[in-house]
Amino acid sequence: MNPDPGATADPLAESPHPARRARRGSGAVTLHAIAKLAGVAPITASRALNTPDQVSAKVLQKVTEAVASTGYVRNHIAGGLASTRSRLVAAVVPTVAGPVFLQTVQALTAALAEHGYQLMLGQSGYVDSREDALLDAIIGRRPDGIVLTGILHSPEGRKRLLASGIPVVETWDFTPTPLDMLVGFSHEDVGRAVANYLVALGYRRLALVAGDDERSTRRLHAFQAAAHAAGVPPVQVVRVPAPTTLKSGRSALVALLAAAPDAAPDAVFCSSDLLALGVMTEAQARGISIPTQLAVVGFGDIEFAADLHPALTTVRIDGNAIGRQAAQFIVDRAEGRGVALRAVDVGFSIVERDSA
Amino acid sequence: MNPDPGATADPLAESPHPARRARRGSGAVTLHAIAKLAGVAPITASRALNTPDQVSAKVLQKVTEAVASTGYVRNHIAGGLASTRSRLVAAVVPTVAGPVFLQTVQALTAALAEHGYQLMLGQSGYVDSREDALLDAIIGRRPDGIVLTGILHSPEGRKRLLASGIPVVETWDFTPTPLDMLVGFSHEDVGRAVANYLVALGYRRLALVAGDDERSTRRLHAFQAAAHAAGVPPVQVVRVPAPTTLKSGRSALVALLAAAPDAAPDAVFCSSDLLALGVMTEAQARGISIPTQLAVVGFGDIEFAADLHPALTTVRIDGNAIGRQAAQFIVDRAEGRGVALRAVDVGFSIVERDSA
DNA sequence: TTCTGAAAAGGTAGCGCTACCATTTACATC
DNA sequence: GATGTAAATGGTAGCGCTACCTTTTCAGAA
Repeated sequence: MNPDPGATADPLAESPHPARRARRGSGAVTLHAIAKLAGVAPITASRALNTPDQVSAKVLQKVTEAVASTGYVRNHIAGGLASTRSRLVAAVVPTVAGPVFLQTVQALTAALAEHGYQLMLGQSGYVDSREDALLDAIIGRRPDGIVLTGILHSPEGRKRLLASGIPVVETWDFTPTPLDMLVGFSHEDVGRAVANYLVALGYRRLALVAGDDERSTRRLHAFQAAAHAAGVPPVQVVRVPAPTTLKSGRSALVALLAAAPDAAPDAVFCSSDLLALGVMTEAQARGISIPTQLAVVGFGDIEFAADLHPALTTVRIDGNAIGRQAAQFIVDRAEGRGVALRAVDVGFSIVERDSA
Repeated sequence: MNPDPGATADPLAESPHPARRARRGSGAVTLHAIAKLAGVAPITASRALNTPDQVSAKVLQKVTEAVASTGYVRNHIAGGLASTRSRLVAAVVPTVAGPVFLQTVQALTAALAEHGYQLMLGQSGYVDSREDALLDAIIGRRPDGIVLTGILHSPEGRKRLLASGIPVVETWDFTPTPLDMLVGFSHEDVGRAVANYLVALGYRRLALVAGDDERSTRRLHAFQAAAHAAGVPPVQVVRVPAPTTLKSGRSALVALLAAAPDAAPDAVFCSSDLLALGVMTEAQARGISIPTQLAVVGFGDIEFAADLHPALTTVRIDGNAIGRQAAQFIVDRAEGRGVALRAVDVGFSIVERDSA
């Protein structure tokens, strides 16, 4: 550590009796030390900590005391190697900076913690290139499960995941071809439902502001199809780059207004609440009244959607439920319990408030 | 070495000497297999992967080929046990659901990934009780570093952390008594600066809406002191529970207005941008014009602050820089490089926009 | 050629824990 | 008391990797 021996002794006899220093290990208290202190075998101490009901009260107490007196903290790294169970779960999100998956990550973290698992976070970004490296980094840690939020782009990545044999839960979507387990909802259904909802309210000149990611695109297509089926004029569409922002919401409305000065839309479905807030902000800045002149529907039911003025009508996804269910899937698998059903549709709901 | 003679000899003698099935291990490709394939010793294969420049080009190529052909992924759990370096870094946040620390977590995750480290996420919640359990869970994974965002409540927890010997970076604050390393800024300075800024703009009836967490309190006190020093009337204060929300911002403004119907404040400093958005929303709903009738200053410079209407004047903290610097500190420590300075003040700035 | 010394490769021995069995003890039953 | 069964405990042997050291290789120098 300190390269300079300091003001101590004779620089000649630096090492009194030679070599063989064997500086290894962390120096921390080990389970063996606990066992010795408690007067039991290491394996018994291990059981006292992991499966206390398999151990006599006397032993349990002695071990507990030894732990308390030494401040021992078990080494999960070693335990994980021996048991091939790391009690680590990886979550992959495009980015934590966006508000979309936060609830899911939070619920996931909390639910896993309750079962003694810890979450590892990986950001795939919106570029494919880093994804493979990320996957390697994750698999290298031998997590007991992987939760994917947002799409996994590369087929190569899918192959590696499958080959690793690690349980995988895909979330926030409902594909017919899941990798392994699945917790989500149908984006097509959302698009359809919102279109029908707006048409039922009497809106005719529908518009759509959508991020350029794959899920938004699927909502978009379903929305268009449903609108068409309802006999409404073609839907005006503005695409914005993902991740979506308030700013792109504002410019989207500008674009919408500029594109059809004669026939401005009377309702717009935004692919995120932030986008919707942007549209509302721009509308307010231009004196466009909501919902009288323009109805706005968001997606996500962000925490503050209900408290906006006007309160935002939006599509609510229960991100908490997704996180909890994903955790349940993985814990069940890890504990060797068979998972009866491997796909859960958490559905969605249109929360009717004041903006549409 | 290999208990099973392979496809070579006599199929009769399937198990030359009996039982001993030892069904253990993951069954995945190991480094030993790679080494055998490449025709080198395991330790050499290890070097080829970890320190490629210590190995001849020929060996490197053979190992690389073996890895590619088998789909080998190194086992960091085993490596971590042997080297006492897990290449895991833990981050503790009150909750990931709030927008405050997200940028920091994102930058941290990204910066760590570049160096081959992975982030473990822990949520301390806003209750002390779970903190100790969380700390145990974290220390048990033997991370190479711990990044704390938001305060660590219990003294017991501080003691455990210290005892673990794991490098710790505290962030988003600048205390005179850091646990270990520190990246942040002075909340007192922020409070002072904003008060002086508002007074300089000519506002006299100052108000403050603050979360009931410790940092907000320190900003509050400094704000009050500076306002007092500037000879301005006493600051009207509304406390709201942490985590702060848009909704509490709205009710805070209601409370502010009700408390002094005769002398409504002309400027309000909010302890988060979300709170500020709430105040602005309520003001808009009541036809109070911003900043003419009421100036609003936020804290955090949330991503969309600039795009609100009116654009929000706020205090900008470089959460990215905090995350990057924290990662740097920890990586430096982990690689054995001495960290010259152990505390970095990233400062803050008041971003003047239209709301004040 | 022999010697030198660095670079490259290998051997050995764990890291701290738990799976897998074998053994011992406790206690009810015959 | 002998016996059987279950509960509690212990011994052994790794999990897959790397630290630490020794040995080999192979330039270039003497």
